[in-house]
Order: sequence, then C-alpha cells, then structure tokens
Amino acid sequence: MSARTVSRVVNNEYGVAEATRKQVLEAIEELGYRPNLLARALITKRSGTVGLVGGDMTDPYFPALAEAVHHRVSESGRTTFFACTGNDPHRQDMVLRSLWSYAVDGVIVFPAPDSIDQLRGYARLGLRIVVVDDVVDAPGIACVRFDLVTGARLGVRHLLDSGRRRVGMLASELSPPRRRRRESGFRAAFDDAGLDHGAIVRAPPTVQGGEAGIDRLLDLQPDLDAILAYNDVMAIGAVRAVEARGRRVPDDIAVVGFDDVELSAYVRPALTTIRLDRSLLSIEVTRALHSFIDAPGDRFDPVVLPVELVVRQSA
Amino acid sequence: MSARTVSRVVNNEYGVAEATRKQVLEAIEELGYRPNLLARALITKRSGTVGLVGGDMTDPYFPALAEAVHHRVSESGRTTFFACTGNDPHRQDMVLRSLWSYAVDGVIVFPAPDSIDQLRGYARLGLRIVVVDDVVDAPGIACVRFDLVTGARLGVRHLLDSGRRRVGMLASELSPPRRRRRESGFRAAFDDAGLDHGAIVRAPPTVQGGEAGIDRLLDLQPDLDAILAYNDVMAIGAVRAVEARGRRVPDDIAVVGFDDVELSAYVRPALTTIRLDRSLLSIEVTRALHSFIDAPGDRFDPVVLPVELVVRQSA
DNA sequence: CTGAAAGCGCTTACAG
DNA sequence: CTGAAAGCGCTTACAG
Repeated sequence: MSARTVSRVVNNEYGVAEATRKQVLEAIEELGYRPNLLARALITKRSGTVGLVGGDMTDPYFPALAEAVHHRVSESGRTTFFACTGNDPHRQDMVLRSLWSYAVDGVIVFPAPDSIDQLRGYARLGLRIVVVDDVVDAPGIACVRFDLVTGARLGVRHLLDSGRRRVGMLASELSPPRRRRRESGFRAAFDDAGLDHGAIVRAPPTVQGGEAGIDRLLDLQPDLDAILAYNDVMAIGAVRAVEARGRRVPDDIAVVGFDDVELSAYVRPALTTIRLDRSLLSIEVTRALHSFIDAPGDRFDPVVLPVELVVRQSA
Repeated sequence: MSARTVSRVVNNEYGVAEATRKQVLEAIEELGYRPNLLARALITKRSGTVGLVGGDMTDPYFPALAEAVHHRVSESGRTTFFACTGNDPHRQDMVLRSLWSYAVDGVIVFPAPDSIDQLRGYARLGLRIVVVDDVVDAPGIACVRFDLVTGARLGVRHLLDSGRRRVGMLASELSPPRRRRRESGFRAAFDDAGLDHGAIVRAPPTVQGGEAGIDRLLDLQPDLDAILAYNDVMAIGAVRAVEARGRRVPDDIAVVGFDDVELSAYVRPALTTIRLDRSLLSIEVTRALHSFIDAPGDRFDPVVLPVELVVRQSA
C-alpha cells in the first residue's frame, strides 16, 4: 500500500481496485487519518479556500455580503475566510501576503485607498483577485462595481422632484478621487437640471462621521433642505445630527443614503436609499472568481451592476 | 550561499556574518523573493495566523468584537482570519478542519450547538481552542464566558423594581440546555423574589426571530408587561412586534436585551440592556490564546467576565 | 491497477 | 560562521 494509492483514494481518482479502496478507507477511518492540506497545497498551489477582504466589518454592509459570498463559494466545495483591512493599505498588504502565501484559490477585495499598485503586484505573483468598486486593468484582476453614478443621479432626482433645491452631499473621506463616483453622479444630476448643487463635505463613512459631517455641512450652508449621503450608516448619523440640531427629517431636511442595509428599514424615519444589492454583488463576484479559478485565462470583462432607488420615509 | 544561510537571514537568526547578511538581503530585494509560508508551516506546525469563528456575522455583536480581536492579535505579529458557521455543526467542522490543517496557531470559537465533542476532537489533534460562552474541560481548550446568570438577574430585578410583574422571556432556540444560562438567571431572579415568572419562548436570535417570538409570547400571555430578550437584535424585533400590535414600549411593555450593540443606542426607544463588553471579551480571549501559544501547557482556568446593566429608554 | 522515486520550498539537527 | 543532508506530508510523472 503505497502513498500513491492512498493519495488516489483520498482524492477520489479513478484506477484503483474496489477492494483496495475499501481497505484504504477502513484504515483511514481507524487511524483517524486526515490529509495534511498544507502539504497538498504546497504542491498543487491550490488550497480550496477563498479570501474575502473588506475594509470595515463594522459597516453593516459587509457581514450580510460576506454571508452571501460564503454560500456561493461553498457550492464549489471551498471554504471562505474573511479579513479586514481597516482601509489601511499596509494592513491590506499583510492580509494579502498571508492569503497569497497560503495559496488561496483567489481573493475578493474591497481595496484600501491607494492600493491599486499593491494589488497589481499580487496579481503578478499569481494571486487571482476580484476587486470591488474600482477598475484596474491588469491580468489576473477582475472588477465588479455598482453603477454609482446612476445611483447618485437617482437620489438627486428624487430630491429635486420633491421640491428640494439646496442639496448638500456627505461624502467619504476614504474615497480617492478616481473612486468618487457618487460625487460625479451628484454633480452630473445638477448639471442635467441646470441647477447648482450645495456643498460637498467628506467625513469617515460611519455613524459618527455622518454626525460630524452634518455639523460642518450645516455650518457651511445653514439653509440646506436635503442631503445625499455616501452610505446608510452616514445617513443615519446625519439624521441624528439633524434632529439634534432641532430640525426634522424629512420635513426640514430630507436624507438619502446608499446601500440599503437591513438597519435602514428599522430606523426611524426609515431611510430612503439607493440599494446596492448584495445578493447581486455576491453572485457576480463569485462568478468572476470561479471563472478565474476554473478557466485558464486571466482576463475578465469588468461588470457594472445596476442600482435601485428605495423610497421610504427620510426623503 | 546555502538555503540554510538564507533561512537564517530571513528569520533574523543569530550567527551570520554581516557581509553575508547584506548580500542575502540584496538578493532577496532584487529577486522579489518571498518565503513560502506554506512550506514553513509544514515544518514548524505554526503559521502566524489565528482564526476567529463566529456563529453569525449578521449579528452586530460579532463584527466589532472581531475588529477588537484582530487588533489584539496583531500586536503579536499574527494576522487573524474570520469564519462563520451559521450555527451549523457541520459547517463548523469544515471551517475548523481548514483552519487546523493550515496550522493556525489557534482558534477562538463561538461554538455551534452540540459541537463540544467536535471541539474536543480538534483539541486532541493539537488545535489550540478558546471557547466562548461554554465550558468544556479538556486539555487544549480554554473557556471564556460572561456571567449571564447574574446578567439575567440584573435585568429581571430592574423590571421588578419598576413595578412589572408579568415578565416573559424571549430565549434563543439555538442554545442547548447547558447553555441556557440567561434562562437560569431569569428563573432564579423570580425565585429570589418569591414571584412567578411568565412564559419562556424560544426563537431564532435575530430581529425576525424576536418578532415571531413576541407574537407567540403575547398569544400565550396577553397581559405581559415586560420582556427579557436573549440579545439586542431580538429585543429590537420584540419592540417592533409589540408596537405593530398597537402597544407601546416601555409604557405598556418594557423590554430588556443583552449585548449592548451600538445599534441599541440608536434605535428608538433606545434599548435598556445587559452589556456584554466586547473590549473585555477580546482582551481575555486573546490572553487565553496567547497563553496557549507561548506557554508549554495546555490548561487554562476558565474565566468568567462581569456584566453590567445599561438603563436607557425601553425599560 | 499499484509501487518506487523525485520534488514542492522550506527548517532542523549535524558537521566542519 | 556556513554548508550538505534529511525530512515535513503530500502529489506528480514514470515504470511495471
């Protein structure tokens, strides 16, 4: 009974006598043998695992997406591990280095700011990467993103249609210029309408960031009557800050967010928001990954996902 | 220049001439050499990574804890990967198998129901495990939990003190009998007071579960005037369901949760809850893990963490 | 259908 | 201070 034979049985390969197979299986059972995946991965350069690396677990957008990705990935028999970068390129480097050197079959990443060259480097090393919300043209890197420009337009139009005219924007300070597509859409919508948009303020994309941002925005432009926020948690912070200043949402100031996180339906007033459908994203992102893993090529056409306005109470 | 020498330089070992070291370092730089951690781990049985496996990422308790654990773990130069079991023992088995076979230095796990023997098995295989919220006496397994019995007592007493007498409980259907410590405390508090407690209903520990549970609880006991919920998300579901039935919180029915998730302060009415301090938990859990990793022993005294009542608006 | 050999890329004693 | 050999636990051609 050679290692070769055992290897065949363990990996369900053809060409092993039924009697032998049974014998091996029994021995495996009896000895509690478990193949060392490390050794296997060292040779095959494959580990049967996938990494999902996000920026901030604490943003409720991430967990449900992670769960969805896990499910889709597990259909191919792989297990997925999550990691977070805190939107710090250096921390992202450590995470990717670990993941790469443990031979993950691929990673899905929400890139930290200014980390595109880093990603290119890992792709060159052979890591298969799916980038969310950015576009980088390089072999081994696939890109999936939402149509945020249209999203912002949808939000602004809804605000304009309901008579708002002094609309400010609460943007994320973590977005590098190339990724400020919500801001582009925001501006474009006003250009379309031949109107002027209000101030744009950048803050951390968190509840606290939303609160702080509103304070600055309202100082800049006290007569504001509507706000488009970078994401739902900022929008929630915005609502809190607006109310803390004694103004009401949506009567005095309307608020529109991005994401459509579960929370947004529970909060009061329930949030009007641009839905970035996580189910859709999980499908496309794992489709891209699987195409990389199972196919020989290293190219994948960028995909742009549609968004949708969800009208609730805040605007 | 042998592999041996390179190995020495890469691992910062003593006993290599300065000139040689410099030479090696230059070569490394030039060739873009990166040590294969897989090969290293195959020999050393250590990978410099730690796994944090939770039940449900979607419960907001997890992400912030994960972030805190990550920070503490990274202080020892390790990187941590997260995984989720969906509270399914089989899925937990797959996750632990992966983690174990990639030679993680240790794992912190919120165990799925009825998976204690599974954990024992992995401990026997050499995996170092820190179990949260359960107690299992086995070499290689450390246990850290909150004093939930006291927590439930605190909650009930607060309710009793404010004049409530018909108090029901919304428990989790995922807790096996041995882990129903909130329920024990709930009962004990009423025994202490010489009073009868209301119905106990079990449901999934989610917002929807809380809503469904309340419907059943209120059918069972229409005159309920207070509820102790398994966690904050269930409590939030409870508040929603109570209000959907036309009753008010806290006027008609008071609600107390467990966890003290950020959300609980934002929701309206803001949730009164038993805080299960995640900062504390992250400290103790990584302390246990590090003691396992750095010390030779495989025993660690169980630690019980204190809890605290946070009074807000819902009770 | 099955085995003996080589090798993945490192580290671990052991010499020199 | 540095090198040659063995080995971690597998898989990959290659024989038989």
